[in-house]
Amino acid sequence: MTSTRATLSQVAERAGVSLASTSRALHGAGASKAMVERVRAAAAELGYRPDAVGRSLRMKKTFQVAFAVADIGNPVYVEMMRAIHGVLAPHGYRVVVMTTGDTTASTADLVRSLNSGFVDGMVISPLRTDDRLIREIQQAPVPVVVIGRALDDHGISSVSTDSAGGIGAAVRHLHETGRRRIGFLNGPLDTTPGEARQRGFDAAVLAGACPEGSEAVVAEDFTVAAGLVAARRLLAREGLDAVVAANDLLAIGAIHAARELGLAVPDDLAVTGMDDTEIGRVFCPSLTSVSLGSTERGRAAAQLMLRLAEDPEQQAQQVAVGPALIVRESSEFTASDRSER
Amino acid sequence: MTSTRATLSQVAERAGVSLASTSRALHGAGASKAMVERVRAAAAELGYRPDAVGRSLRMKKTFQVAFAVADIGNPVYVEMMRAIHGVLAPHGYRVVVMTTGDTTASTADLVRSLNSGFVDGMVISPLRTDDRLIREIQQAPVPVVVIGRALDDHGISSVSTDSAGGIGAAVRHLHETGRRRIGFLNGPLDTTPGEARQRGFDAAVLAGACPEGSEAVVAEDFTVAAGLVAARRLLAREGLDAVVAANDLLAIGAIHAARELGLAVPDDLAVTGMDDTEIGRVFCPSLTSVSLGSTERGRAAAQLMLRLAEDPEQQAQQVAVGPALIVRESSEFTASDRSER
DNA sequence: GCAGCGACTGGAAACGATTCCAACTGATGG
DNA sequence: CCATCAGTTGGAATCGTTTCCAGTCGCTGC
Repeated sequence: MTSTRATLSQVAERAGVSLASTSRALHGAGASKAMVERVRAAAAELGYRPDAVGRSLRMKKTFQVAFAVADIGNPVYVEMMRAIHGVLAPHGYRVVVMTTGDTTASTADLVRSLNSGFVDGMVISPLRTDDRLIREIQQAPVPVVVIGRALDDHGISSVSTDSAGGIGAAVRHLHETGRRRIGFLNGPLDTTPGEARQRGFDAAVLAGACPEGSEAVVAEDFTVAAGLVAARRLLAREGLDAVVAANDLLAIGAIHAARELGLAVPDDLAVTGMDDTEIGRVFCPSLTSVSLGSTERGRAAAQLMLRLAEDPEQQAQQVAVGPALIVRESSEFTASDRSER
Repeated sequence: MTSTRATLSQVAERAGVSLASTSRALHGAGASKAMVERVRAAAAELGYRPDAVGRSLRMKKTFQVAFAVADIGNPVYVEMMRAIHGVLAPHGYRVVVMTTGDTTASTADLVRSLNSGFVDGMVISPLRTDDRLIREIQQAPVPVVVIGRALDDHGISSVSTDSAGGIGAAVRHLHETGRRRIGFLNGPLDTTPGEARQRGFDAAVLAGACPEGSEAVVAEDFTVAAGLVAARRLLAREGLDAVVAANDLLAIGAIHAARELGLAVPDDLAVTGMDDTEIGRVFCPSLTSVSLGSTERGRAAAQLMLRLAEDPEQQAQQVAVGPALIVRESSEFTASDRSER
């Protein structure tokens, strides 16, 4: 459990050469063949591995990147993290997970903590944004990439998606497949996604995608439990034949609420989600969902980060990932189903 | 995007005192009231934050702990990670996520990489174990806590659970509720969980929990897709009235296969899973599952780690977390259901 | 009045690596 | 035969922090 690590000077001593030569020999440049061989041998005998901390101090580079979100258990963030790790690890970067906390203040504090210099950059997906947070990001001593909201105007690198447009696509899909009265089940409006999705729904309604009216409720949280509670309220309204939920978990809550009322999904009620999560894919019925490309966004953010970390003079850059509607059972119906109504 | 960070010597200069005093004043011990005030003021003016790397080098402590698993997207590991982060973060430790790769060789390499000294310890949950891996863990320069298999005899700290016993509990539950012919849907047998769960099933059968016989198949992986494929094979056997799956994802695959055959769950076929994941809890029907206490195991591992990190002389220690059967819809049936058969 | 003591302070040495710079080695070319 | 030069090498500085070790200062108690 406790072997002791060899240092570079021990390798140097064993090889009988100077510290400087040892470093060069191991690192590659500017050493004779004989020297390299000799040092390599000594290093191997001692089982030498360079110390990450010493090296970081000297090189002013930690080879670590932080990934910060409100809740590392959220499937969407998990997917992003996996993608980010997948991109960064092969380049020798480690990923440090951090939580932003619920408020913009705690998020801003987290960004400020970058002043401790423990990472070369941070990928962050804040639930909410405010001026102080933006300022902290701009003043951060290392590059920060924001996932979730386009911040081009502030000179901040970001990876965004069009979740408003995604909701619009879901509403149009329901309209086109014959649904007439659509309910919207959203999460908290004071979050970036909640606000955008509401905007998307309102726009779709204005555009006439709900000929026979619409209803909207707001759940306390983006979870199944909160979705169930809010969906009960929503389904109490008369004549809804479809529910657009702001994410997959809320959609599943809605399906549970529908079952309680004896409504069949999708025959009596179509339901769509958003985020295209595993949980929705395997659900029964499988869930129609708007993919916001979590994996793709994570990957894009990581690639941006990589560029910024390798070359700090890089300009801030923005990437947009488009939404994609994936139709599955929860919003399908056969012609016969429809005609029975 | 690029403000420059202040160093301790800049603070010292600004305060007009020595480096040593500055450090002491900020860190607390052995400085006069006046000194503390003076230095604090200078530090505040400069927005000083101590450099994590410099401090790590000197203190030989990184305040980082690695969490290593084969797949950071797996819900069970996500739950563990959340718990670990929850315990460690309040104590000032950062969590670095790493992947072990599929093989014991790559896992052992990862453990060996601890020689680079970038973390104060590692919590690892290897899918498979072999002698080399155990040796590497024993020789690691920092404490390692293993989640998944009791390794007391090797002087390694571990957090284990009794998944064999958990399978036994599931089988007995099905037996007691009237099921007579039980199928077992397992994952790869060359993994630690696969092996243990098979052992648990075989033992239960031997103990007479399947009066009218049993069947077992092995899926290629612990996933829904693999579970579906394997469950089709399993359900082709005659007269099964229950399936015990080695985890929740396989169980959901089994339910899909049952649906294909027109079998109702739980009326025609009871299904149980393992791990008590969110996905199983919200599934329809909600999934009876054996909880192995992922959160609890993660928390226990983190607490162990904390002790070991604070005091390297600590003895290796083992913790066992018991399984708990959580009965939900997928294995319920009413008396009437049964009598109809 | 002075020895002794305790509370503070500053200089300097770590920690482990990389890299600048000067010095040394042969070899080459004039 | 000597000046030059490329190729290597070692000494020393550096990154930012903590902490050991003297040294200073002002008090107290005799």
